Amino acid sequence: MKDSAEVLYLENQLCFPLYAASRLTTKLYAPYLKELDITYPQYLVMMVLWQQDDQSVNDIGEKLLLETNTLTPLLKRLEQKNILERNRSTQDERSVVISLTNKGKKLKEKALKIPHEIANSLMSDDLDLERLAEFQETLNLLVNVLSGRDESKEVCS
Amino acid sequence: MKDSAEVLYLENQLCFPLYAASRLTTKLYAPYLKELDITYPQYLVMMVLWQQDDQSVNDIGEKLLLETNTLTPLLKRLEQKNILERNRSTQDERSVVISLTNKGKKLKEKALKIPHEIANSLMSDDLDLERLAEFQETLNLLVNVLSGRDESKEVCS
DNA sequence: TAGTTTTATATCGCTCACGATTTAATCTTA
DNA sequence: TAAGATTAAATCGTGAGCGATATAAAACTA
Repeated sequence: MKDSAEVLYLENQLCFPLYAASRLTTKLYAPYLKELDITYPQYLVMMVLWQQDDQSVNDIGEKLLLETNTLTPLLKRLEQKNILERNRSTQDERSVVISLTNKGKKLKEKALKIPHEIANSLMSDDLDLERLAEFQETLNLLVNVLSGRDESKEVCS
Repeated sequence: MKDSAEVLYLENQLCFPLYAASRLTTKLYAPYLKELDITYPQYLVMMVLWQQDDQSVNDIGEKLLLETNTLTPLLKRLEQKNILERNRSTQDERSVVISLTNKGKKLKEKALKIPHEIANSLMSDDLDLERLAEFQETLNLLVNVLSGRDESKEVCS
């Protein structure tokens, strides 16, 4: 018979490997991002801006599920590196519009090779492309459920 | 034809949802852990100690994949809460043995209900038990690959 | 056994993450 | 249009994470 405390064993938990995998993948990016002189959270912000320039702090926050108390100082650091600019919107003085500088736009070229390198690092005998694809799908479902933006529920409202 | 920059889109990445899911699950634990007056990383340390008491900082670090520069201050905080004790080993004066206090041992009873509550929160129409089980398996594989403790490779060495 | 290397922990500095609160601009509505 | 509510950023304080380095004990080795 099983010990009821087994639910508290690390290896029976879902959230610990999630936490560990997140930290380890961030470390995996580190050497590539060091060449761009940015951190992983900064890289996420850059990906949002490379896809669409001139977004407000809130726009970026909604995509990354981050609040302004995290983003504001992070964006200031990127501003100091001359990678982006922060300007109050003229339409709505409450908003701050984030825009890439030329330096920030050029970084995209360097970044283009990173996803492929990372994908290669993740691949192994036990983790093939198919398994990773399904994993990613479940992961996205999980994020949707946890962030309360589960679309399967929204259509019912 | 696809834009080659699509690899840099957030929704095509594996690591962003990993990062987001990890932060979101930590938030999911917050209200339960608030009752125990500990944080999520502190809860992980407690799980390691509930499973086996009297471990060195390194022992704990190996299980959680954390370095002493993270653990030392975290353990000091738990010591201040009278949840555990830190004592230099008499056998090896370099080691610090971490031992639960009575208060720390008692916390386990309160914590026992948490995993079930969390599992319920994660479950949804699209995320059933079976899918979560396979997800957890892949996640563990991923952690093993990333942490370099992939056993499928170790047996070949 | 003296000198070197390794190991365990701690310290430092920086960045992130986030709950709580503040400030200022905009919107609502009576 | 004045008063209250809402919204967008920013600020503050605390607790992680982690690269780099320091310190001291133990293990190794010539």
